[in-house]
Amino acid sequence: MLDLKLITGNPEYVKNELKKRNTEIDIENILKLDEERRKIILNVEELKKLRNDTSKEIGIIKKQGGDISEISARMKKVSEEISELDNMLKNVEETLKNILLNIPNIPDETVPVGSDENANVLYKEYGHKPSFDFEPKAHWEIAESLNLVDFEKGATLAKSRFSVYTGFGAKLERALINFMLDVQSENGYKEIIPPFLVNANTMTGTGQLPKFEEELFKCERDELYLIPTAEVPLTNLYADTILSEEDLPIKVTAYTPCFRREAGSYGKDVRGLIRQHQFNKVEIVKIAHPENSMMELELLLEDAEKILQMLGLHYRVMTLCTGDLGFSSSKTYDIEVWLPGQNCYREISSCSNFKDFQARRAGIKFRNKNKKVEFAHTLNGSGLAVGRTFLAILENYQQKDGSVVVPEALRPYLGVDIITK
RNA sequence: GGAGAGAUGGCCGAGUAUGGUCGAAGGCGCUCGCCUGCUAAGCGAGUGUACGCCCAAAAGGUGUACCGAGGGUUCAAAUCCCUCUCUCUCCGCCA
Repeated sequence: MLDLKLITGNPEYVKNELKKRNTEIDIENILKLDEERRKIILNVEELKKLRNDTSKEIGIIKKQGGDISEISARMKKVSEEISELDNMLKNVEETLKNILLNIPNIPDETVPVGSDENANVLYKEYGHKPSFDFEPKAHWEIAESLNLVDFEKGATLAKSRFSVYTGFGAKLERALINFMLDVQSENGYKEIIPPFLVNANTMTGTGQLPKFEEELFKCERDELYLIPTAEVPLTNLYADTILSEEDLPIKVTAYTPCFRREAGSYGKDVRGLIRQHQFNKVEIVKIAHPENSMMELELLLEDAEKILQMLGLHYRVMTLCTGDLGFSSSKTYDIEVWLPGQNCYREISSCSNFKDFQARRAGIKFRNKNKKVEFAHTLNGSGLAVGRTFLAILENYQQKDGSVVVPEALRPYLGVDIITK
């Protein structure tokens, strides 16, 4: 959520910044509503003061045995007026809040301006594309021939875009989860196991609601949503909290399954593990001081990169342009891993600085040097998407004979050097 | 799922029977100052958040709201009534 005062104070600036990300907002309407809001507050608070003062007088008069019928009748009218104004205020504030909750974040000034993903800018690269003396296969072929994943059973048990990991497939997935958690723990993130179901308030805190309800699996009966990422419970761990400055940055990590409806992506990535309704992810989250959140983003990116480096996977990092930025993010780096079986790079991690956008929604604050309360900055990144790491290993470490070599760093976790039939 | 108890400031805890002078006693903690070889103890002062208004602005001042959440009664609600949520205890069921 943007600061209302920022919008009313610099309407042109906000309008232009949002235009960069293809968002038009009705500033006039916001200004009008805010003015109305303040007018009502002024009015109703004056009446409340009158009522408070008079009520005290009534108490005194009554004690002295005086007559209060006339004055209390007068106050009854005042009270009616107050409740009318209170209702008006509530309406205006609700309308305003709904508008604000649907406005995306302002891009950081270092974010390249562009309308879509084609304008994303290469930030850095690691390693090289591996060369093969045979035609590398797509991971779904490898997974099926080695009996690592049963795609049909996933569809049978649930529906399409669900799959079943079997045998060494399941073991490899678990090995990756443990490996990632260990590395991120070493990187200074405190390990957390959060709920996988959260309520609407929590979803609103990080920006999934109200705008992206369509993307979420919901348990109607219990008014709970399956988390689409551990970012949601991890960040909201600090909702409605005033932290002390010394606590910052807070660093937490969690492995969770993630659930996404993938509404509107019919026909996209239908084969393999790329786009699933349920996938595993190790997430890293930071609550940072506003003064160094940009530096923290760089460090967080490095923490995510480290996993790929240790696994010996080639990747590149893209700075997302304004038009490709997620709703809540002010700046995002996507890490894209090389997939030789598909001859392309695919996103395996997304590292973002949300600045005070989520903090304002969720009420994540800290007390600064001057003892003033200030919104903290929130950041997160995948460290990494486990399913996509799994498939990247299959495609990058496949051998001519159909087997898959296990990256060195993973061997202690898996117990074998090579996965064969 | 059944029965009961409870939810008050950073924490503990009074206030709720008899509605008004209660943003809320007292204690602890914390901050600042004093005192003191050091520490402890002691003494003094301060110590919530949000929003509005005043102020060029910071500081500050002032007003409103907030005693789990929402609604109701009343001139007036921490206090009375209703609904909900959460916590605890006991019983049942269960990984």
